[in-house]
Amino acid sequence: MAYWLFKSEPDTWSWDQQVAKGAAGEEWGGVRNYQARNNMRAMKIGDLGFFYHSNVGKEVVGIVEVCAESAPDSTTDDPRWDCVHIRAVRPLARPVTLEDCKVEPGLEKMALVNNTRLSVQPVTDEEWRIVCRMGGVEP
DNA sequence: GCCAACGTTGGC
DNA sequence: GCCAACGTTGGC
Repeated sequence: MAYWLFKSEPDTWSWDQQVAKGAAGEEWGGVRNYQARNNMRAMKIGDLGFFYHSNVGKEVVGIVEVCAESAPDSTTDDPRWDCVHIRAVRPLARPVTLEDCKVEPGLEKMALVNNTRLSVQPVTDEEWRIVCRMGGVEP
């Protein structure tokens, strides 16, 4: 079981919209970055991820689950790009902001802090536990 | 709205 | 294969 982090600008695709898709989930399409794509290719069904609002909020707001493994991205005909599907699992009791992560011991190496432009990131087991604790939810 | 960081493209 | 130009992301 691996952990991940998905970034989205809430003006484009928000947590509320993700929740509205329910258990069926939604294609995480539109990613045009090789590193992000490779991360999605490494995902398995049942992997969990944080849902992060970039630009507006700048905070982790919920937990999602991978519900379909990487497949061609329907938003393009370019065969280079594929993506997974994710579904909302539960919101954090308390959103965890980027600022919180920057000052939290143990999160210094988190991609969210160091590699701000990567839109789909791996999260370590330890980082997962820390952010869940900060967010007031069970890991 | 600005700009730094970074990724991609294309000329050579 | 190098690198300058350009476009995009995302924090501030």
